[in-house]
Amino acid sequence: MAHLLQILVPTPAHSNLRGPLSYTSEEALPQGSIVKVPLGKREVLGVVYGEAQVFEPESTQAKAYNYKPIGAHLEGLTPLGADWMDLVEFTANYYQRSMGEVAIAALPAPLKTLTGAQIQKKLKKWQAQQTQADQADATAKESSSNSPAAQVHRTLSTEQEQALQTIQSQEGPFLLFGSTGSGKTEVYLQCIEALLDQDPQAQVLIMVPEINLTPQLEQRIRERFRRQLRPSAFVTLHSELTPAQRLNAWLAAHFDHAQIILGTRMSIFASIPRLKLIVVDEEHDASYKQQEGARYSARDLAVYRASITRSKVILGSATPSLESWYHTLETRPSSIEEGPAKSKRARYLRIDMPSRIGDAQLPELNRVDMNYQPKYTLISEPLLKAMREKIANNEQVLILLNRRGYSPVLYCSGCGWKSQCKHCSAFKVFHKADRTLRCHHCGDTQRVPRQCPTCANQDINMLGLGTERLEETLKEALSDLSRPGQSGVEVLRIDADSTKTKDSLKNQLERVHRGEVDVLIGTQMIAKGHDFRRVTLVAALEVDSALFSNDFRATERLFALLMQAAGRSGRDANFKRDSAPELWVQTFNPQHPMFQFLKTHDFPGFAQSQLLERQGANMPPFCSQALIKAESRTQENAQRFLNEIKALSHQVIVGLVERGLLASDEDIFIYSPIPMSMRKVANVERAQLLMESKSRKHLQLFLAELKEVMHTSKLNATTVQRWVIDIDPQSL
DNA sequence: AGCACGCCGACT
DNA sequence: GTCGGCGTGCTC
Repeated sequence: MAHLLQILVPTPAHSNLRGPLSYTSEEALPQGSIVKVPLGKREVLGVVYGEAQVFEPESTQAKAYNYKPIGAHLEGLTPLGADWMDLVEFTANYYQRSMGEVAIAALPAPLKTLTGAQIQKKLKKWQAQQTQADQADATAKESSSNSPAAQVHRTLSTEQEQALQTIQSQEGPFLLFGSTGSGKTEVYLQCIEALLDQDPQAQVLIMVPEINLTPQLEQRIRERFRRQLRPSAFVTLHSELTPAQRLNAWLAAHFDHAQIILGTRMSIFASIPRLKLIVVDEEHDASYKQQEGARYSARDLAVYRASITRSKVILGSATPSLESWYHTLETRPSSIEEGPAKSKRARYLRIDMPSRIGDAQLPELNRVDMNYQPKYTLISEPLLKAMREKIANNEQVLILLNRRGYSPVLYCSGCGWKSQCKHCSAFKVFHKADRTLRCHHCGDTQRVPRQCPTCANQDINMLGLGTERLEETLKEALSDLSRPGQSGVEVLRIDADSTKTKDSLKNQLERVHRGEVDVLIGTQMIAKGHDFRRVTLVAALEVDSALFSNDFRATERLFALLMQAAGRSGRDANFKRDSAPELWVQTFNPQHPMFQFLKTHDFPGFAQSQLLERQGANMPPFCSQALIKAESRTQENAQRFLNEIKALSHQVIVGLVERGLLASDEDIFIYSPIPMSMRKVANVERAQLLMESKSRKHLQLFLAELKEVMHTSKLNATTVQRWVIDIDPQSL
């Protein structure tokens, strides 16, 4: 008997084919079955959605559509679970994409590119390998059981012990708020250990912002569970794997051979049938937000996935996102319009681990008021002096400067010419190493001019400081210094320019770890994750722009960065040093309230002050936002398109109010189109339209309706090259 | 999104 | 006379 199947196929949300498509099939395949289906001239991957219906060829539907039969059924793959389907559906609805797009994007590439027959072959091979691995595992286990019981008893701090107990006895979600060095990782590992003891079949997902920044975590997990798990029970899942590796890891999770899956944001969509625990490490990190396609937040989806699978979820951070922090407040400040604060039960359970392990100290903050330094000072005297002391003491110094190149702008004092990029609303950056002017946005590169291009003035000035120049300046300023047992002072710069070649980042980091480097200069990439044990001084330069940015999250991000950077220093409690660790900041605004909280390492205080500010200005997390971004040849066209959307939005809102779906037309607020902060990139003008609502539900309802109306109405989208919708944008 | 069809400019 | 630009339209 023939059946009709609903199949999710990779079609975008704004095409005519949004929902699942129907195909005929002899077999009534269950939901989650993976198939190949014809779509136009090509064959695409599809996932069966819902229950099969009996096919009635005489029905009007069947006559209208002339349903095609499915192609290959990938029988070797067990169907994807109901919870996976639920996650896909939720994601598609919440982020305004089609289910098919989300579902297929979540599956490993070889399933898409290979033919059905090729996949079946690969699966057979994989299964054979798996049997081999099992045998290898068995022998490994045997030999390890012969060796003396190496059950290491790790002593936990009281805080860690309590954290563990709370996680085991409560439901969560948990926000593990632990300062750097407080041993959060150990808590995760103990949770996993206990879970696997209790349920040897359980699967765990651990998410990290970027896998290459935490190679030591991978090692640590592998070592740790060597005895408890088969060696092949640990896999990593991230975008740097080859397609074949990714397929293997995906299959391992899908067939529940893999019990610990360590991955980046994409791993939230892995098929993990026996999922029992999700850990989101550094939950505040911006890389959890996908920036193309369905712009999902893997952290938010982790919380959702945990709720539908009844798994526990631990969000960990020393500087949680204000959203997560807000969810831990017992009585969340309610909006001003709503009147007095209502008492609400906290959504997340917060677990505090304020102490650092051992006697590792938190650094002391030193602010250098650049208003009192000579004009154009790059590195102030007091900072330089402090650095020299540390180096002479055989300690390491880390300097953060978030700007690559030698000088961010060239400037002619004669006519006022600046090194503006012709294609972008940005300046070209002077790179001394290869004597070029480079645009960091479109990549356009030219030789650095010997004289001013407009007035031929020979006297071209450099404005501002980049990492290259900092490196040069410091090498010079420290050239007279030598440290015990070494010849000169070793200064190393790590940024995107110095790490272009394969393994160069790894090699440079190893040099730092081996202690060959006295001064490490770098962009944000060195602030994350790395454990530089002998660092006792961390300095951040040029931080002021973040304090007065148009993006209301800039201060939050800077605070997190500085706290994280501070955490790099003084980590090694055993390292004998004569002086306390120090955090230095050069700023023109030393009075900024943020520094008060930084000085006392007071994240709760900072969060509280930020939340009050956000509440007063009615910003997230006190409202939900969506951003529509448009790209066009001209700014005018981009904005015209967004203005059409704005007009359409008002119609939609009125309609929703009339239908009683929205309480009032003030439920949703539509701003006016404005140029994006990077207004032009590679000759493309960009504009954005912000929409917000007190109610996340209402905003979602509105957006779904707007999408529908945009689809049916003839929106003049031809003047616009591209447009995207970003739900919960993390930068404005 | 792909991929086709389809109608107007510079090349063998 | 053909190759190829990307505008419009369709895919169960």
